[in-house]
Amino acid sequence: MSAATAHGYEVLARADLPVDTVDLARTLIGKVVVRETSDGLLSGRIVETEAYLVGDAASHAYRGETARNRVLFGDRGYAYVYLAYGVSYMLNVSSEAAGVGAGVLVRALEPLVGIATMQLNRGVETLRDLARGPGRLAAALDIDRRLDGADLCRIGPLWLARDLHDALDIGISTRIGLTKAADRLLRFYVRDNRFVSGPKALNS
DNA sequence: AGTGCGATTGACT
DNA sequence: GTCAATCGCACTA
Repeated sequence: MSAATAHGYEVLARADLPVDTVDLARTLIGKVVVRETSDGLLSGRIVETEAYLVGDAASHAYRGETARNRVLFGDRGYAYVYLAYGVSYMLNVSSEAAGVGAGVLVRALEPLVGIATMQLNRGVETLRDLARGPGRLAAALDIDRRLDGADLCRIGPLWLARDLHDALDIGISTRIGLTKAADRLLRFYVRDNRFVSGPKALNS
């Protein structure tokens, strides 16, 4: 039996996702986010992620389960979407076993399919700026709280797909924009990739 | 019921 | 480089 495919993409099975949050953050680099909307198909390759661990003061799950973060406490491979600074939505992938609160923030994409629609969604033309940064990424793909809880291992409005490209040079750095636990090396990115966010010093 | 604060972004000096 | 916008949420009382 072969895995389900759509639009030329093969959906990632939950068994393909590492349970461990750091392993998942690394594994997601190079995978593809697929967004299906009434305006058509949008997709992009993940070039930057951050892990938010159990016992991590910077994690939304740190103070226990609430109505907002409940997805982080479910099984791995589901979308946790929240609004940051009252301005930007953030896309996360839940990790670890059910009952354990942790996840991976998807911080940047290399746009692949539906670039014209992403330009409209963002109000910006520049390819490099369409999904460089978590808030921009969510805006480009028209992601908001309606997609909170979406199963990313099932073909639908939002899912994860394999990518043909392998052997990416992955760098590690501190996470961006934190006031707590800011020293931990939990950010993963494709080295010297122009679609990665953050200061130059952290990207090579 | 009131308060303080961000896993950011875009505009501006 | 600096800084304000903006609002849902968690915490205090």
